Amino acid sequence: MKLVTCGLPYANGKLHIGHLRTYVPADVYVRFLRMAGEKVVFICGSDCHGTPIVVNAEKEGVKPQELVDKYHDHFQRVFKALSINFDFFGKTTENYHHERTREFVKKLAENGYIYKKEIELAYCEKCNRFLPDRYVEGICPYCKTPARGDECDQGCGRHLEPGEILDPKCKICGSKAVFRKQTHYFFNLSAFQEFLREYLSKLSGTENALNYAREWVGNLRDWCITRNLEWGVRFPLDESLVLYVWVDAPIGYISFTERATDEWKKIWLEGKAEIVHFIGLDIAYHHCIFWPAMLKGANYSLPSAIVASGMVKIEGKTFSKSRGYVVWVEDEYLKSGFNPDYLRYYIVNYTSHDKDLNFSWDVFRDKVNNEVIATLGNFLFRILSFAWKNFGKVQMEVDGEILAEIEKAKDKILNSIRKWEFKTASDAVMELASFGNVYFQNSKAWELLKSDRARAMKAVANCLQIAKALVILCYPIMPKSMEKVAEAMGLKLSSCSLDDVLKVDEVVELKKPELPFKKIESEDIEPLKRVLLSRFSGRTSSEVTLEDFKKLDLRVGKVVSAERVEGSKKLMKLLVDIGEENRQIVAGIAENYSPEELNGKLVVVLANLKPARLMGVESRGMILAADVDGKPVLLVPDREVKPGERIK
RNA sequence: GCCGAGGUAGCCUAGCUGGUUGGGGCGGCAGACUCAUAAUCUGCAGGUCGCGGGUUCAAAUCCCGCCCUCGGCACCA
Repeated sequence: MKLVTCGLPYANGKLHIGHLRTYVPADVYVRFLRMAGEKVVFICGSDCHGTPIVVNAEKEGVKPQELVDKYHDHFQRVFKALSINFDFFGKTTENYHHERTREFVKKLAENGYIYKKEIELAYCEKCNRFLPDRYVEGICPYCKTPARGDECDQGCGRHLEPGEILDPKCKICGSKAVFRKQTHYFFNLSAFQEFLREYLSKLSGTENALNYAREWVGNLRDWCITRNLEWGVRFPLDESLVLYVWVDAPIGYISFTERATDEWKKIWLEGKAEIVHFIGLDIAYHHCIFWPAMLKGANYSLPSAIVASGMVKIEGKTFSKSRGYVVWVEDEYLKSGFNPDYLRYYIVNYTSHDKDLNFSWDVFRDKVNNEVIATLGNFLFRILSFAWKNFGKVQMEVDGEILAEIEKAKDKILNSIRKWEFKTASDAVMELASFGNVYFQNSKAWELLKSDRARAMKAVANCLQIAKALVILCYPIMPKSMEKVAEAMGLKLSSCSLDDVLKVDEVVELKKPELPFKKIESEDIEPLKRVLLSRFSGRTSSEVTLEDFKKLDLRVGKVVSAERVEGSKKLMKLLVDIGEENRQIVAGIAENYSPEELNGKLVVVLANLKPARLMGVESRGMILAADVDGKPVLLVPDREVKPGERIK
C-alpha cells in the first residue's frame, strides 16, 4: 500500500500554474500505479491557519473562516476540472484535524521534546496586543536591514525567531512596539540532528530536495512552535496560545488520511505503507527536516520519499505574483475553454520533474498542436475512422512484433513513472504513437483495400491494438480525452489495467469516432499573451493626478563618489551632488556598474524618498533605473545638465 | 560568501558508472502520400558538446582552474 500526498495549498489565494506543477504529476503517478495494480491512497487539503490569512481576511472585511471556505471551494473546483482526483480533500479548520493535531503535540510533549522558554516579544501598546510574525517590522539583528518579524526579507534572508528583531514597530498602527516577556514553547529540533542525518541518507525522492536537506541538517536550531494568535489550533499545554501553522499543516496528512481510509493506522502508526510526499521545492525544509523530526518525536511512521517539483517560469521569467509573472488556472486557463488535459500534458512533458518548467503560451500551442494532436490524436483518429468506415468490425490478429513494441513502451513508461520521470514516460507514449503512424503509413492499407482486403484488415488490426495501448497508457495523463476515444472502440478505461495493452480481443467493433482534440489557433492564445504582457510592463492600474506626481522631488544629480558597500554584492554607496548638497544614496547596482564608471555620471534622483538603512548604511534618496530582466539600467539625461535641475 | 543545479546546432532536450560516425523534437528546406484536424511519412541542412589545462590508446562523459546562468541559504508562495 502507498499513501501519496500533495503539499497543502494555502487558503489565501487562487491556484496558479505553479501549484499544478505538484498536483498534476502526483495525480498521474497515482493513476499509473493503480493501473499497475497497486493500492494507493491519495489525499490533500487546504492549509487554513496562520497570520497571512488573518491579515487578508481583515483586509477583505470577512472572517478568516469565510476566506478559507472561499478558497477551499475554489481549490476543489479547479482540481475537479483538471481531473485531479484526491480520495479525500480536507481542511485544517475541521474538528478532526484539530483533534489529531492536539493529540500529536501532546505526544511530543509526553516524549519530552517540547519545552517552554521566556522570550522577549514585540508588543504594541496602542493596539494592546503581542505582534506575531508578520505584524511586526523592524531591523534585522544580523545585517541591520529593515526586516519582517519572522524573516529578514530584504537583507540577509535569515530566519528570525520571535523576539529577535530590533527596533520593532507595529505594522498595523505604525507605532513603536515594546518588548515584553512572554512564555512560548519550543520543539527540541536539535535533538534530532543525528537521527535526521541518518534518515536523510536513506530517504528516497528527487535529488533536488534531498541535496538541500543534507546541507541544512548540519545547522539545526530549536523551533518556536506557538504564537499569540486567535486563529489556529489551540496549544494543548497552554490554551491561550495557538500552534504555529507549520506545525499543524503537515499533520493534515495524517488527519486527512484518517478520513480517507479506515486503514490509516497501518499507514501512520504501523509503518505498513510507503508514504510519498509530492511537494514544491519551496517547502523542502519542512518536509525533510521538521516533519520527519516531528513524526519521529511523536512515534508516527516516517515518509519514504519526498518528491519535489522544480520551479515554474512564465514566458522565461522567474515566477512572481507581484510582478505579474503568473498564469491563473481558473480565470485564465479554464475560462479560455482549453482542454484541461492539454495543461496536464504540458506540465508532465515539458521537462524532468525536478527541473524548471517554463510555461509559454506559444510553446503551449506548439506542443499541443504538434504532439498531442498531430502525433497522438491524428493516429488515433485516422485509424479509428479508417477502421470504422471500411470494416466496422475488425477481426483481431496482431503480429508479435507489434506486441513487442507495445510491451517495450509499457515497460519504459511504468519504470519511468516509478522513478518520477514523467517526461520520459510521456515521451514514450508519443514514440508509440509515432511508431503507429509509421506502421500505418508503410502498410498502405488504403491501397490494399482495393487489392487485398484481408491484408488491409490485418494492418488495421495491428493499428487498433496500438491504438488500444495508447489509450490505456495515456489515460493517466489525459483521462478525459482518452475516455472519449476509448468509447469509440468499445473500451471501458475505468476498469482497464496496464496489462490490458497486450490483451488481444477477438473482434473490435467500432463506433463512429469523433475528433479527440481541438487545435489551438494563434487567436486563442493572443488575449492571454496580451494579459501577460500588460502585467509584465508593470503598469499600475490606478491613475495618479498631477498633484500626486508633484509630490516627488525628482532631480538631476551628479555622482561625486562611488564605492561598494562592504559585505554586500549588490549595494553601492554613492555621494551625489543634487544642487544644494551632496547626498548619500545606497543603490542596488553594484553587480552591473563599477565605481569607476559611475564617477561623474549624471543620474536621476528621487530626493525626497523616506530615508532607510541598508546593510547599516544610511540612504537618503533613490537613483532611478530601468528594470531590464531584473538588472538595473541607469537613466541619464540626454545632455549635460546642472546637478539639482528639477525634473518635470 | 557558502551550497546546489546547469551551460550540447536558431530554440528545447537525451547522453555524462569514458569507447563504434554526439541521439531526439520544434523551427527551416526538399520530396512522397492522401486513411487522417495541410494531419502523416521520407530525406537534407545545421554542433569548436561554456573556456583553458590535465589523465588516457580513447573524454560531452573523469580530474584541476576559470567564465556565465539559475536556484537555496529555515517558515515567502
